[in-house]
Amino acid sequence: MVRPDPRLHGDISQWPVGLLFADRVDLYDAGVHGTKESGIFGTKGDNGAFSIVLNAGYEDDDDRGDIIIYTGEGKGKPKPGQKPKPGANTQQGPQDMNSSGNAALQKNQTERTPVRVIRGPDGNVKYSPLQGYRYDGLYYVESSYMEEGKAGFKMCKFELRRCDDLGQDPLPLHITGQGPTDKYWSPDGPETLAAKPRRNANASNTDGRTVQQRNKEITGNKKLPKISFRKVTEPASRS
DNA sequence: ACCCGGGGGCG
DNA sequence: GCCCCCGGGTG
Repeated sequence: MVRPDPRLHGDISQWPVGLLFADRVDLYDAGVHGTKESGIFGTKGDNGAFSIVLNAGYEDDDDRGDIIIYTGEGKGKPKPGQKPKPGANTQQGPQDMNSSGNAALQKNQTERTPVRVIRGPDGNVKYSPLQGYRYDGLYYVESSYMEEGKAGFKMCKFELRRCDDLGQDPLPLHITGQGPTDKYWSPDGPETLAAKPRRNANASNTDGRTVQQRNKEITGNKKLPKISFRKVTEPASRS
């Protein structure tokens, strides 16, 4: 297929809110996100970032569903060959609003440009899919500020609020990839495969339960089911 | 824990 | 060319 251009603001028209992708490569191939690993897609020179992935890449994230406190980019893990600083976290130093992706998100704020948000499986269990990456629609950047994070470094923070004036479908809350209305994207049409499962045992949890407890509630004692992806070609519904 | 990466930004 | 990155698989 021809890869849709990810360097566009707003929805990628083929892909409706709630659509699930197996992994970051599929997100990239679908044009929903423009890099295979970075969390922020968009640079200082753009009129705001195009998309972000929320997947517990930084410990200072705070996902409350319609509101997200998103950590900026920078020094999130040790360079190859370097030993990580001691402690449970991996942050290696302070962040900087001049960093390209962070500057882009500040432009989303000043220009009020919506940014696409994708949730991966490792974030707050209350709002994240159990497996795969889910397109959750458009958010505004309401504010940005510097704040000391858990590792003791100054971190870039962005307060995002889900757009409520664009006629979006509600925030998807299916998390198993098995709901009757769930749709999945596959580059090769119908097939069964495993999407990226949750792996982060330290994922934040606002319900006071452990990730293991919550996973068990959802799946019982069974292993995560493989999900049947089917190709989605219809345009996003806009009621 | 380690390694093996591709793609994108930037100089 | 070099560095960075909210990966991914393997052991």
